[in-house]
Amino acid sequence: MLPIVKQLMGWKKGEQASQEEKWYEKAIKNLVKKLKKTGQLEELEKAITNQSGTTKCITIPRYLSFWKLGRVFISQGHYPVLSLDGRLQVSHRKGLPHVIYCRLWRWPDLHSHHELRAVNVCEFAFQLKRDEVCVNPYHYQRVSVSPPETHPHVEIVGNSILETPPPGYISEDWEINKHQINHSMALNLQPVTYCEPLNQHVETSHTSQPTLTVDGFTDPSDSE
Amino acid sequence: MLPIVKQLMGWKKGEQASQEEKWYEKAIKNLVKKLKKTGQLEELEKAITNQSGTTKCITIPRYLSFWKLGRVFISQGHYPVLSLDGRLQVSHRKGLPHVIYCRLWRWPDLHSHHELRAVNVCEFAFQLKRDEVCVNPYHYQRVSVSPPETHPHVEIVGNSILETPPPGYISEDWEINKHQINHSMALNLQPVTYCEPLNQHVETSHTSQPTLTVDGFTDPSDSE
DNA sequence: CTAGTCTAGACATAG
DNA sequence: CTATGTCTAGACTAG
Ligand SMILES: [Zn+2]
Ligand SMILES: [Zn+2]
Repeated sequence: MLPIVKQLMGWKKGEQASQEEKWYEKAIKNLVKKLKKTGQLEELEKAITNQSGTTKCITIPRYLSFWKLGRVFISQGHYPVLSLDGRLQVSHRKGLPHVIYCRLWRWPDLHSHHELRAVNVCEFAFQLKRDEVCVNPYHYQRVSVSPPETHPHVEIVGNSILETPPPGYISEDWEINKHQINHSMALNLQPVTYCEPLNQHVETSHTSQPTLTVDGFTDPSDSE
Repeated sequence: MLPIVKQLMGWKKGEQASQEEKWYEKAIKNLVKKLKKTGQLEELEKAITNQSGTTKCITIPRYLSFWKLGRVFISQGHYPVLSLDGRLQVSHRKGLPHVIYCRLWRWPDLHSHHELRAVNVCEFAFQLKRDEVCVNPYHYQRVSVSPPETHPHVEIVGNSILETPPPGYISEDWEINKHQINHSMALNLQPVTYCEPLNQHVETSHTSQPTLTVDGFTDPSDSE
């Protein structure tokens, strides 16, 4: 096992025993692997060992990278179903990444993401719904659950998916689609494009372009 | 548990006991679920209960449906890595689907897919590498392993991916890309399009189109 | 919404 | 190279 994992494990808050310990070790291993790729491991070590909020954002991808270019999805059912809830899975358990790592290094009794609020300097806070999520435990504050306060952060409305449709794809229909997506998804923006061909069963080849539908609405310009 | 699963389980070959039994039950459940969607369940019941090779092909998708339209892939490493080996996973075990169901209903001691050859009438034999795979156990014959014979089947060279690039996407570059794909993948056609932007690191938004590279070759027309 | 299960695809690694 | 096993995001499902 990597010494850095051992070291970071030493800063874990809460009881030192049980099955939990093993699971958190895997959670750290998972994180370390990702941060190594992006060269952010040193910043994590700095944040944890100094317990310092003056560290930079430490981010992991919110979802698989190919979603960033927009994914064409053929619905298998009657309507497109979307998950992409941002949960991380470690071993057989799922949870929101910032919650997992805040629980690990700061508040073992943390109940849910509602108890977390990002500090102002955090550019990739979970709530911002950007392509990357900050998991720096010192970029979050614990707050009491009940009152629906106004957020210090402004929601980033345009994300990279809505800003950059797949090049050349959809083209002039994009504006319509975007509105339909924004309408149907309301405030719960999901960075995915659904394009559901009418014809979805076993077909090995066809030359005509499938009719595009987004979120159940058929694009009226199918006679193009 | 569904009666049809129970019924099909009754036709299982081999020992009636042990852990295997439970796993094969799950394998049947998995298959039944898929065939219900496509209306092929009756044909399976007919094939199994009559032990008849005169039944039609019974197919399941080889891979997730969104691959059929071509997937844009952002490599996380230095080059694209491709799996898509066609294996089915049931519970925690993986195997080739036609092998699994042939073992279940015909030859419990079947060693590998090398021992299987599709009958001539089978249009979706595993070896054809089409989008759907036939899992009708009576569409396969068991053969001895050693001699490298000529196949009765001709490989289908064009598959739906190579025939239908993502509409509007890549367009005039497609011919070039297709050749590069065919060249690089030789006879081991894989129905996937790789498009690797030069710029792959954490980027939240950019307006310029990424330069396309396929299989390591940079598209020279990036100054468009 | 929250919380769980299942598995294809990604990855790792042995032969 | 093929074969085989592990891990998990996304798909699905149920309360
Ligand atoms: Zn941050
Ligand atoms: Zn067949």
